[in-house]
Amino acid sequence: MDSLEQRKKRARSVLTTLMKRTPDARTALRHRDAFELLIATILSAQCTDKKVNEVTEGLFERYPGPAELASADPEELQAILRPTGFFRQKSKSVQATSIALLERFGGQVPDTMEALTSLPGVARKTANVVLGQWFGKPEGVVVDTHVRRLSQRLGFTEHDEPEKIEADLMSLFPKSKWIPLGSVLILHGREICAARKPACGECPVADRCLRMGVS
DNA sequence: CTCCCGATAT
DNA sequence: ATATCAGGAG
Repeated sequence: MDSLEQRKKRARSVLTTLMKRTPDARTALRHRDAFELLIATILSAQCTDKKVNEVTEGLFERYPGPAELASADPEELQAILRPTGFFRQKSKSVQATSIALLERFGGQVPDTMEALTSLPGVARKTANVVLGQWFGKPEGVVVDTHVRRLSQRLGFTEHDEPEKIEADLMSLFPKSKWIPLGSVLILHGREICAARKPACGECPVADRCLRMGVS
């Protein structure tokens, strides 16, 4: 049986190879400050980052900050967010989070997991994005649909629940790698290891993939 | 567990 | 036609 140390070594070699291809991987969500990143990440649920960027451009022009978003007309806000899907839920989350920022955090985005996940529409994944990509203070690993899929294909986890996958990744990788780990897996998942049609011929870690030989 | 939900690729 | 896209709440 593989020991934990062996699995760590193997996992870290995979990340090293992937980082060699995309050393500058980071969020593709367009943002100028923590607030814009937080809102963009809330909107990114089950939606491509490309579509989110198209929407946030107009969104932040119309509502530059939490104060403007907090007092926005719900129907007008929904119309702007519609292309991202789940637009009623997202409108509520975005507006309620803006109000919570004003009422409880002086209009500033907090920099702890506990505070971030207390915001409506913000759970561990969104909090991890903001903590890692803006504050550089990771308290965990971003686990989205790409990270889940690649973690399974690359043998980093056997679980299906994001919380358990995150725990596995946190035990396999040192904290110093948690930020690039999420960014690199997501970029690799988008560009090469796609859900439907993975380009295994172009994959630098195909030799270390559990999926090797499958379709 | 179900529901939220539009846009795009296959 | 269907799967998938930087998930979260009830």
